[in-house]
Parts: sequence; C-alpha cells; structure tokens
Amino acid sequence: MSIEIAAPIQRRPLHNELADRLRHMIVEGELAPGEKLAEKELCEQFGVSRTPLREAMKVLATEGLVLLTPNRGCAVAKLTLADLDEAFPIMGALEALSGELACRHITDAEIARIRDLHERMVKKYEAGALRDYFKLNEQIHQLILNAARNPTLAQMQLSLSGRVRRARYMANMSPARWSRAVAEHEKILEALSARDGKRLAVLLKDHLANKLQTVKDALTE
Amino acid sequence: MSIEIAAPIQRRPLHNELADRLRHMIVEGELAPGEKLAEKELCEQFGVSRTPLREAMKVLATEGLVLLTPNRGCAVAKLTLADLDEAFPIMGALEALSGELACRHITDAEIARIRDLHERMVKKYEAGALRDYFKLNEQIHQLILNAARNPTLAQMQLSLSGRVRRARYMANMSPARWSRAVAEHEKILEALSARDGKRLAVLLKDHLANKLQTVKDALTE
DNA sequence: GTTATGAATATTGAATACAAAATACAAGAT
DNA sequence: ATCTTGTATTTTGTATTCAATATTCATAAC
Repeated sequence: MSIEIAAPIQRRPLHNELADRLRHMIVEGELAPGEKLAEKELCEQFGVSRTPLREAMKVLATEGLVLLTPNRGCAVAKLTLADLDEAFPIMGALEALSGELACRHITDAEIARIRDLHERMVKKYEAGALRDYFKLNEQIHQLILNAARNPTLAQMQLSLSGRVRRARYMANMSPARWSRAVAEHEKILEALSARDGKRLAVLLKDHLANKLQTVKDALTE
Repeated sequence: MSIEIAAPIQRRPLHNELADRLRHMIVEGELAPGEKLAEKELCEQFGVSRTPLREAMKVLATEGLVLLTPNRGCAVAKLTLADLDEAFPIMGALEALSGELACRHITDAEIARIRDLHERMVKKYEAGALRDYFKLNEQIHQLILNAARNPTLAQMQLSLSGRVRRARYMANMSPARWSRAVAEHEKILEALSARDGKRLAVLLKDHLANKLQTVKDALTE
C-alpha cells in the first residue's frame, strides 16, 4: 500500500466557480460599478445555464457586491461616498482588534516575514512603484490579520476590503499622504515587534482613518 | 387628483421570503444546529420548487447560518465554542464603535427612549422575568446601533448576533452574572447620557466580553 | 413635436426535466 | 458473520421550459 495520498480530484459546483470569478471581476474593477449584469449575456460568456449563475448572484448580493432588484435584474453595486464613510471606520475597528489579537499570538517567524515585506515595501515607495507598494501593503495587513487567529474576523475584513477596493484610490495618492502612510507603517511594525497590542490597535485604527481621507480626496477631485 | 399615495402592492421574490423564513427558524432555534436540510422536504413544507429554495440556501450559507457541502446537501451550521470565541470579540469591537458613533449622533429623544427601556428592563430584572429582560436588553443595544447612523455597521452586527443567538445562553444565567450585567447597563446609560464616546466604547466592549464568559459557562456545564 | 397608448420583444422568476453523484441495500465472496 | 461489490434509489447539480413582468418601439392623439 502506498504512503502517498492521492490528491483529491477537484470538482466544484458551477455556482461556486461563478461566484469566485464574478467577485474577482467586480473587485478588480473589470466590471464597473453600476454596470448592468444581464443574465443571458453572462451565461453565454461563461457557457453555463442561468440556474447556477443566479445562485452565484444571490451570494454576491449578500456580500454587497451586487444589487438585485426584483424583476429588473442585477447590477454591480455602486460605491458611494457614504459607503466609504461607513466601511472605513468598521475596517478600522476590525483592524484594531486584529492588531490586538495578533500581538498575543504572532510568532517571531511571522514578525520576521512582515519585517521583510515591510522593507521591500519601503523600497517600492522610494522607487515610486505604487502598484508594487500597494501589493506589499496588502500582504502585510493580510499577515497581521492571519496572526490574529480569528478566521471569522479575517473573513469579515476581507469582505469589507473587497467592497471598498473598487474605489481604486491608490492610483492618485499625493506624495505627502504616501510618505505619511509609510511612516505609519514604520510605527505599526515597531508596535508589532514589541507586541504592544493596545498601541498597535490605535495605530491601525488611525492608519485606516487616514486611508479614508486619502480615498475621499482622490474621489472628490 | 388624490394627495394620498397608494401603497405599492407587495410582491417579493420567493427566494427572499424563503431566506427570511429559514433565517428566522435557524436563529430562533426551531431548526437545530447540525440538522440536515433536505431540499425535497423543505420544498413540500413551503410549497415551492427547488429553484428558489436553493437560491435562499446560498444566501444563508454566505451569512454563515448554513453549511453547504457539494453533492451532499445542506445542514444548519453548528455553533462551536471556537465560533463564540471568534464572534464575541468582533461584536465587542463593533459595539464599541457603534457606541462611539452613537454619542456623536444620538438625539435627546433617543436617549430618553433608551432610558425608558432601561428602566423597564431593570424592573424585569427585579421581577426575575428573564425572557422579558432579554427582549428589552436587545432593544437597547439595537437603538444604540441605530444611533450610530451606520447601516453597514448595523447590518454586520445584526448578522453576527443572529449567528450566536442560537446559543440560547440567557436561559441559564447565574444571579451573580445577571446582577453584574444590569450594573454594566447602568453605566452604559450614564456614558451615553453624557455622550462620552470613549467611555461608552470601553463599557460596551467589556460588556460583550462578560457576555461571552456567561455563554461559555452556560455551555460547558 | 410631444406625450400617451398598446403591441411586440426581451428579461426575469419559478417549475420542471434531465444528468450526475451519493447513499442504501442486497447478493456474493471470504 | 463480516466485508466487498454491484445495483437500485435518492438526492443534488444543471439545463430547459413555461409564466410573469418589464422594456422597447411603433402608432396615434393632441
């Protein structure tokens, strides 16, 4: 008998696959906010029937990415300023909590990993590579979230950041704000290294509040 | 021409109605955690076809009330101790935030309303009417949440409390814990009246932490 | 020209039909 | 008797069909 464990054959329901694909398309901005999503069209595009597509839509609607209006179809949810004003304080509170929890649970190896990402992120900042900076930034926040050891929290945070991500605000962040964000990250790393949960919570909350201001500035111009 | 506006004829999709009904049944404990939900059976019970039922299930699964396993159906999500340990700190953080926001926005009339509920709640405590106490308690928290003027926050909080509500822990709250909870509510009302956001945030967070302990005590006996 | 009306068309909602997978069960092998 | 193995049944996943509603567009009235 073999010791090897055969990898299970990957088979998943169409509605899952569809929900993932559509979620990705919405979050990444491939489908514009407000865009009408006609069932027939999407079915042809994905080569599936309406049943699994409609099931996927219900999921996305529950996640707040899509708006279903009875008898008149489905549209990508718009992102209003009010939405951002609502979402960011929540994200701030959740990040603050995850910071506190992370300080209790994080290992030295995880901190080292974050420090590594942080240093690479700073280099991207110095090089003015905003796209790469943003990516590393996200990874750092993700690792802190993982260190909190609270999957429910991680999932909620992920869901919220998916919603606001579409704002695509980073594209026009002012030099002043960018430099400030980097400075904040420096302090975040410090607090995390010292495992100072209270301080990290405050830093992350403020960091998110500033991010909201950045987004709003970008959107109102 | 009449000034009266005719009430719109209420027509809603079956999947909405089904999701609401099933959600209620799960949250109120009419469907036990872990219970298998066979499509055929539910369809007959509600007198609908499988299509809208399945759509409703996708919604409930996204909300975390139900667990879908590919090709082998649907079951009411179980509530583990780990789930509670995850959910309560999040609820604490969200309540803290809503407390802070509420202090900024709440009107005198709203505070008066809460004070009224609070006093009635205390009377129920003195009378040992736990069921009524619990109901008023919920209403107070709900009003604070509304006063925060953040629908996204309210919705997330509602969703989380729906999940943990099934624990039905209040049924066996010790006299000591109950008295403590009432004392906490007294201070919560004070802070709210003084519109002391920071203090209210701390009180609500601690209140939730204590609630978690109550639940865990009730479940482990 | 603009607005109102109604038929034709398209789209969504729900039920049914069909396909694929899982479960239950019986017969045979060990 | 227990464990396989194969078959029947049930259940789930997806496609298709039918029905209800909304939209479009042409026509007519003003």
